[in-house]
Amino acid sequence: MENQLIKYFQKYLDLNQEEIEFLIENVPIVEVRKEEALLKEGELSSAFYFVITGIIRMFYLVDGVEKTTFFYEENDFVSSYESFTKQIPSKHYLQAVKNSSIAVFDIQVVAKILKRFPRFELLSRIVMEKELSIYQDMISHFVTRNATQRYLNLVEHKPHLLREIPQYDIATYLGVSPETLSRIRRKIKSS
Amino acid sequence: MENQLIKYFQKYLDLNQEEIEFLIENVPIVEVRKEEALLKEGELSSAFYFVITGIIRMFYLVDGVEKTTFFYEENDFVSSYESFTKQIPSKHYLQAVKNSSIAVFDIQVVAKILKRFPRFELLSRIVMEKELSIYQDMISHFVTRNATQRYLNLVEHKPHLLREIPQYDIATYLGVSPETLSRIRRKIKSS
DNA sequence: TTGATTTATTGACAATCGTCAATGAACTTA
DNA sequence: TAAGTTCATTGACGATTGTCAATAAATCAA
Repeated sequence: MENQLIKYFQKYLDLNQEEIEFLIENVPIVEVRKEEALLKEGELSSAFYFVITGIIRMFYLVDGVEKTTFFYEENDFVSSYESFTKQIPSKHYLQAVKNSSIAVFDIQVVAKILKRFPRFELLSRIVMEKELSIYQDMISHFVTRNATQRYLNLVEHKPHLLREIPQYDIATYLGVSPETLSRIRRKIKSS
Repeated sequence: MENQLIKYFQKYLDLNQEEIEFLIENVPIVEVRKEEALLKEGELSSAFYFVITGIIRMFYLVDGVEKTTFFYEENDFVSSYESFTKQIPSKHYLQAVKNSSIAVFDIQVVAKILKRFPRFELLSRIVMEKELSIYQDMISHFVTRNATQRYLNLVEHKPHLLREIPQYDIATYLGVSPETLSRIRRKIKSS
């Protein structure tokens, strides 16, 4: 399992033995059970994560209702950037949708990695560029498409999420209520 | 004007003379007139930008209507990440809201900078972390707040944008029609 | 300053969406 | 299997929003 992370990194950088060993020693893999939290509102984020298997959901708690903003899957990096980089209390929760295997990059470890192996900066740049591209796309979807179109986009590009995640979480992720999503689905079927 | 970019970088990295000269020589400052485009839909993004003065608007063209997704201001980096990093046609436009002074980081120049001064990777990481934090926040606003709340947030945090930008662009940025924003404003006044 | 153009507001109406409550379906657990 | 729990669907209704058209206000250019 560990080497899935290494494998991912190797796509962009030819790691040497020293680097690989350092990663294996300093980046633990933890098993997170369904519903378990990696980060809660108000906590300082002390790490970012890499999803080896499973799904991590990011959400906000608004008036007692969980509003999902993102699903992180296999080979995705997960971070509450504001809390992690500024070391301020997190506004969101990170929670496992199902039992997941997660690589934990502690903030101290990250500093050590970057100090000892500066070329890892390249990796973080690549990872972040990817993420920025995804977020820009996501924001554009909110501004340019209605809920039905956003749902159809999900059906087309991430059908597995629809199988693994309760519909009420998909609904808030699309920015609508669960009832509205249910009606959107009915309308699509009948057309 | 050039040294505003240098000054920004100096906040994070103590640049030496060689680095400063390299930047001055290789990162031109261009004057962009109001309404002028830095990037159009369908084009390959060959550069990213740094706003020295002015405002750059990012938008999509949907059924003939411009849907704004972002306003970049002084000291902001501007990039269509997908087009720039993957070198594929851009989905969005980048256009000056008013006459602006823009530093242009050509893709070739960026490669040269990073090769010659690897510690600039650190800078790109810091810039991107900031941006990711902003985008995460923005997505959360779409999911957790209604249009009125998003408008009030703008009034509180970016009042200058409301003075400089036509209301119909603010409207699509908030994800509503210009008429709806007008009514939101009336409602707020009367309360 | 005046006229032309652009931008913002308002009204009317239809479409969409959120909320609350009830029902039905699916999944758990004993 | 049966009962309990969670999740998805549906109906009713009110609130919000989009659209189209008209008007008012603001901006720009001659």
